[in-house]
Amino acid sequence: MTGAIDLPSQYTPGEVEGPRYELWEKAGYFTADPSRDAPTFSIVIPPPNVTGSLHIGHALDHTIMDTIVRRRRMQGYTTLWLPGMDHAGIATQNVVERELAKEGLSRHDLGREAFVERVWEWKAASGGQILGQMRRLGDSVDWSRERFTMDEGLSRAVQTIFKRLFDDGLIYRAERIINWCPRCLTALSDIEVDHTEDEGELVSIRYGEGDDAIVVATTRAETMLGDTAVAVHPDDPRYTHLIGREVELPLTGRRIPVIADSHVDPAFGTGAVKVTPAHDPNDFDIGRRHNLPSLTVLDERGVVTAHGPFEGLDRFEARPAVVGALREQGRIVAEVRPYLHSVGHCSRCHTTVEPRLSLQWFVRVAPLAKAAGDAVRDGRVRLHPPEMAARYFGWVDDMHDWCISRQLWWGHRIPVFYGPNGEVRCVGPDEEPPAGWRQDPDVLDTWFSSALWPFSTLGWPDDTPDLRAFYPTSVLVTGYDILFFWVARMMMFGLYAMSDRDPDDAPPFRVVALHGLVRDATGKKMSKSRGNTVDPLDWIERFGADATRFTLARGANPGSDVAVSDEWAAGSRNFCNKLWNAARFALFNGARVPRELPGAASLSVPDRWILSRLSAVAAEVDEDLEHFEFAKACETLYHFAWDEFCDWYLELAKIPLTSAEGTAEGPGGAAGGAGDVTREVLGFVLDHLLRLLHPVMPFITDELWTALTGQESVMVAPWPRLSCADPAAEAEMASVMRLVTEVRRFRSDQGLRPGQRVAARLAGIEASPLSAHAERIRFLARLTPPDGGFNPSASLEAERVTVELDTAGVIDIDAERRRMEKDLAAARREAEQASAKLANVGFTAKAPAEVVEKTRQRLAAAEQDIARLSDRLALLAR
RNA sequence: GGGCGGUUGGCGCAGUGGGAGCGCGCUACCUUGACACGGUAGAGGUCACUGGUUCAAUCCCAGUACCGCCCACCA
Repeated sequence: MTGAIDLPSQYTPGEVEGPRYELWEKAGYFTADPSRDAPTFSIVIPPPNVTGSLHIGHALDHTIMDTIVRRRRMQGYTTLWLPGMDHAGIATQNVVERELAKEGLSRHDLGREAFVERVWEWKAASGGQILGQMRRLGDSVDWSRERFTMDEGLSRAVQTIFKRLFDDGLIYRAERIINWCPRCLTALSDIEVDHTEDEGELVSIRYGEGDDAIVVATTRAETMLGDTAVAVHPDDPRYTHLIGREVELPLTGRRIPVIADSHVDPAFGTGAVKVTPAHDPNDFDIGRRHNLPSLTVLDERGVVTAHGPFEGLDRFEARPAVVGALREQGRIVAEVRPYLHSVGHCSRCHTTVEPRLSLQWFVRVAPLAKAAGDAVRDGRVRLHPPEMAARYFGWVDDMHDWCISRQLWWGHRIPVFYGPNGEVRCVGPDEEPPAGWRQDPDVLDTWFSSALWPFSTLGWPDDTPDLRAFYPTSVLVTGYDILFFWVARMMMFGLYAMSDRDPDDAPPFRVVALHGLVRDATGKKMSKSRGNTVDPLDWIERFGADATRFTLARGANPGSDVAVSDEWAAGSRNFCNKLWNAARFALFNGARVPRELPGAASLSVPDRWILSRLSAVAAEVDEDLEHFEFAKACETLYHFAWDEFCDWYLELAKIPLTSAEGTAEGPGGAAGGAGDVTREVLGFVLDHLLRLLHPVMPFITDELWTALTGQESVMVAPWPRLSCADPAAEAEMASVMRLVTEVRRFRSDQGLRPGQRVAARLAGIEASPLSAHAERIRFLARLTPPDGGFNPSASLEAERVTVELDTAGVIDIDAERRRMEKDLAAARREAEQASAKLANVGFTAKAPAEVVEKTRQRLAAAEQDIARLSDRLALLAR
């Protein structure tokens, strides 16, 4: 019985959570031992940025993973949840550069080596805040295996796979149009570019003179300085006469050809396009098809380099300047009109991205993406929910080559060296670069190392015990928003790196479980600018980690978004409190966990009922968790715990627990009797309920479970498997509950005053099958024996209650009549519906027999109601 | 432009070919010895619209409207 009696009447998460987590960690529960003889289960965490802190999206992600992992651990699997962080190249470099800027320094003032050193210092001092916050949430990750994408081992994995790809011809260097951030001065991949609908201007400009004149439309007039052609559609009759001729490019005096290319949409604008191969990806392709020269007119900062009056102007200054100059020459035709179009911005600093021709490294993704698609197509990797596969294929089947070089200093440096005669050599992790050769200055895209995460963290390229035990990982949990960014890339690299394995064991994970985004209470996306964000740490402070987790898990329907607000969290907090008090009650009354359940003969009907329900709930919750139906599992547990266990079973348990025989020896008395059986059933149900709740609500369940059982931790208790189904007890209890509810409703409908007890004669109850429950019914419905005063009576007929009332006394006759008329109308409607249905169903053989039977019963019940209510109304009329 | 999803009580969401559910909110009553972060009883919905399949449609099919998301080299 421990100190449970001292439990306060309200649960205070703050006092429980910290110490509990420490205890778990110290006990080594989180650490996976691959040498143990048990099936394995593994998850790698999507590594959060080293610069990041825990936001509500992580909280959802982590709650789901922790729930999965805790259940598996209880099921006896050797379970690994591997934590770590991403070095987040550009984000981290920006943070440190901003810090330097405060000291009036730039990274160039420090030089590369010192700058990188400085980033490491920053990481040691202020990086990785999120790790501490994960502890607050209760994440049962294996801290002994924590990894960082810039770790020694992970760097080796990066170099190994780079070299392999390079040697296989899957990495190449080429001059291409890439997304360029003129502020960060680096290339960006497509996914590092955010597109927004921006207001621009569509300018129509006349190129050439006289018969050769042709009008083009553009939103980027300044790039015309680099035009090397005008393109029209080959079948466009308006321009066939011009194809192959040259027109003069205004402001430059250069003559450029008019070419035919089917990329041009004749219906758009004038049907003629200026072609600037060095500053537009489409134009670059057109240029390649037609062997056009590429003329770069902007530098890496977006400043005009073309000789002439515009030289030195920023791109955004150059645009109006060019348009002004054209206007002076009378080259602007029609109005310059406002034009809404999609513009790319650097996802890190929001600077408008500039398509830029430059020499970069690329991964040839076609064969890798094919394999990544096939693994899902042939079922080696299952996506959950399966509808997401369409999105996945859409991405994987049409993937551009991946630009992996970044002009940054923080990251994995590209392991390619340049020799004296323009020789190029890729150097593997265990090789020495030739003396005097110069290494490529660029680093790799952060996603390159993230893509290796499921195996680099387990020791690859070495054949380690961890890799053997935990790869492929069991499940990957993540939001559907990064299905493409990250999941597709892990698939490509995992399958490639493990291509020597059995194909079934090559993918990085067997299942991808996708969840939605967290939204506010009205379903809007959370954003700082809207001010509708929820800070999970704030919730943990105010409501507790368990309530925070429960709120998120309860909303986590597969693949769909989760709407949350303080009210939901408060509801979960209340649930925690409910559990707390249920356990407090149980412990105070001497509940204990029996070695085995008392024999069926000594169990009461409520005992059998709650055990039957518990075992059904355990099966249901297990099934739901197996299929990532977290919301359903939470609902089931919530209602079982609150509605059935607390509202009915605990109330009923008060009878034996407080009866003379039960209390004779005080709480926890060792004597036999109904009270002791109840104590054991109570202990048994609470024990199992806490185990079932533990994966979602680890802290409070452990606190209560250890108090109840005196054992070490529910974390290492076995996951429940029960078979106590008892349909007879369930049916009998259903009758009791229905009867009690009827009587309560009667009390409420009559508006009986607080202290006023209903004195009801349960006519016929002794003779009915419910006679055994008379005391329970009296207790729950708060009936007292007839005393001759105000004396309505309830009679019980075949599980249906009819309440006979004495119309004298406190009853408001008019109100009563209105209520009855209403009920009568409802009963008539019901009868009408049921008989209509019988008419439909009754004469065909197509309807299942039980449907017909049920409908008959419905009709009979409704007709009884009608008769009863009609009688009552007639009575009232007198 | 292409693809996907949604439309169920005030709000957020479940759900099923055969009597509409949950949470929060709302109403009334209740300091009943676990809990007012509580208890009891209620009110509230023609399940977006139209047509089809069926004995029977909120559920299956087609179309319409509106909303949302993702992808795309929208000059």
